[in-house]
Amino acid sequence: MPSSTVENYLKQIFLEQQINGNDIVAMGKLSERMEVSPGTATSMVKLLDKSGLVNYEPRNGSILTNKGSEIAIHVLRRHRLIELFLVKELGLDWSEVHEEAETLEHSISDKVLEKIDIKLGHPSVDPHGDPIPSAEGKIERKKLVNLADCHAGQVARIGRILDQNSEFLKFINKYGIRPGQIVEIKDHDTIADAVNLAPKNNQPVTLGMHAASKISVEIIDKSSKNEINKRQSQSSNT
Amino acid sequence: MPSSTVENYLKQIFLEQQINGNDIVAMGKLSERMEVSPGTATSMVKLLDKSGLVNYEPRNGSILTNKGSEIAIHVLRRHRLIELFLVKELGLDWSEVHEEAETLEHSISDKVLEKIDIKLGHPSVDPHGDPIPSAEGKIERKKLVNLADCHAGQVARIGRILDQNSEFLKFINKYGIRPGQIVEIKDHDTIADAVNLAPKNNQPVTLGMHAASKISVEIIDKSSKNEINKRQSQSSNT
DNA sequence: ATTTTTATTTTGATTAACCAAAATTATGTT
DNA sequence: AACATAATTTTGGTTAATCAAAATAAAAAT
Repeated sequence: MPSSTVENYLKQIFLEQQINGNDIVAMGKLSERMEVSPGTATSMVKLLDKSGLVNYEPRNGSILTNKGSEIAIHVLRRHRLIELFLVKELGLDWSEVHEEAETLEHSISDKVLEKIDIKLGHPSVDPHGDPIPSAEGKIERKKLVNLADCHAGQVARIGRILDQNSEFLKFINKYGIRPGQIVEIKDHDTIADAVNLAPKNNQPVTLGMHAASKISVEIIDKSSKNEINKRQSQSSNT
Repeated sequence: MPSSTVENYLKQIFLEQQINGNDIVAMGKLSERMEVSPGTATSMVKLLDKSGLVNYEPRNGSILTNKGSEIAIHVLRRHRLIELFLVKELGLDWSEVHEEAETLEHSISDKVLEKIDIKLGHPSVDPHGDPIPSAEGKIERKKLVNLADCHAGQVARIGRILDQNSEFLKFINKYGIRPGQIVEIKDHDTIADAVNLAPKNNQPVTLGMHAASKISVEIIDKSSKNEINKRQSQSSNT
C-alpha cells in the first residue's frame, strides 16, 4: 500500500504529464510541484523506479509506468469525488474543498468511496469541471477550448475553471458561470480586449480577455465563422 | 498540530483512564493498546510529557494533562461523529465503521466535522451507543446498568454494546436490540441463566446471561411489574 | 531475606521523508 | 572550443516513529 507521500508524487507526475503531452517529467518540475528540494525528489523517484511505479532516466526525468498511472488515477478519482461530495452533500463552498480533499484523498477507503459515488449518482465532473475517473480508471476527455478563443455566435458548455482563486470563483459563480452551464458568446472584441457572454437564464456579462482565458469551454454549436483555435486549455490543479 | 500518532496515544490513554477511574495508566497497558513495544511507548510518553500533554511518572505510568485531555476528547468526537455519519448518511454497516473512523478521525478538518454534526442534528451517541463529546468537549455521562443486572418489569433504553464483535452486533440488531431502543425486561431468571426482553415493536428475545452482560442500559422506569407504564416518546436514533 | 518473575527503561539500529550544500553534468553563450 | 549558467545528483545530517535485546527496578514468591 503506497504511503500518502508516494501517492502525491505519482499524482503530481501524472498531472504534469497531462499538460506536457505525456512527456517525461523533469526533476525540477516535480520537486517544484511537490515543494521539496531537488535532491529529495531525485531520491524519491529512484525508489519509485525500484518499485516499478515510474521509469526514471537519470539526468532527464521520470514517467509513470502503467502501475504508477493506475494509482495516480485512483488518487485523482478519490480527490474529485470527495470535492464534489463536500460541495453537494455537506454544503461546503467550492472554493474551499480543494484543500480538504488534498488530505482526505489519502485516508478514505474504497468502500466509503464507492458509497459516495453511488450517493452522487456516478458523476463525471467535479465542482471545478475536472473529469472524475471511473472506478476502472477511465477518464472522459473532452476537447476543451479557451473561452478567450471563442467567436461571437458560438454556443458552449463551461468546462473547467483553471483558476482556483476563491475570489474569482465567487465572482463568476455570481454571474452564473460554472461548470456545466451553457453559455452563448455574444461578442468577442479583440480591440476592446473583452468577451461578452450570456449564460442561459442569466444576464449577459462582459469579461476581460485575461479573465476569459481562465475558463475553458466545450463548443456545442460552431455556427460562426470557422477559425483555428490556438490557445491550449490546460488544467492547473487537480 | 499533533501527529496522528500522538493523537492515538492521547486517545488510548484517555480511554484507559475512563475505565480505570482516572488513575495513572501503566506503560504496559499503553504499549499493549498502541500495539507497540514497551520501549517505544516509554520514549513516546517522555516526549508527550515534554510537550505538556501528559504527566509521566517514571516506573509508574502517565496521566493526561488538561491540554492532552482536550485533544483526546476532540479525537473521540471526530471518531464517533464519523462513525455515525458513515452509518446514517452513507449506509455502511455499524459493524464496519469503527475501522474506517480509525483513520478518518485524523484527517477530517473541523470545518467538515461541524458540517457533519449539523447534518446529523447534533447527535449525542454513536452507533455503538458511545457518547459523542460536544464541540466544547463535554461528555454526557449517563448512569448505565448492565442488562444482566436488570429486573423483570423494568423498562430501559439500550445504552452501549460492549462487544464490538461483528457477528454479535448483527445478531442483536436482527432482534431490534440497538442503542437508543426502548426495551422491556419481561423476565430475569437466575436459575435459567437467561434474560427475556421485548424491544418495542419487536418480538421478545431471550438472551443468555453472558450475552446480556455485553449490553448496558439506562433504566427509564424502575417500577416493578405492579404498575402500568406509560410510554414516553423516543428518538428514532439508530 | 533471597530469589524469581514481571514491568519498565536504556541502548543501538532501522526506515521513510526530508534539507543544505557540494559535486557533477548539461546547456547556452560568447 | 571555453566559459558561465542551470539542472541534477551526491553526500552527510536530521526527525519521527519504530524494534529487539540488554539492563534495571519493582513486586511476588519462596
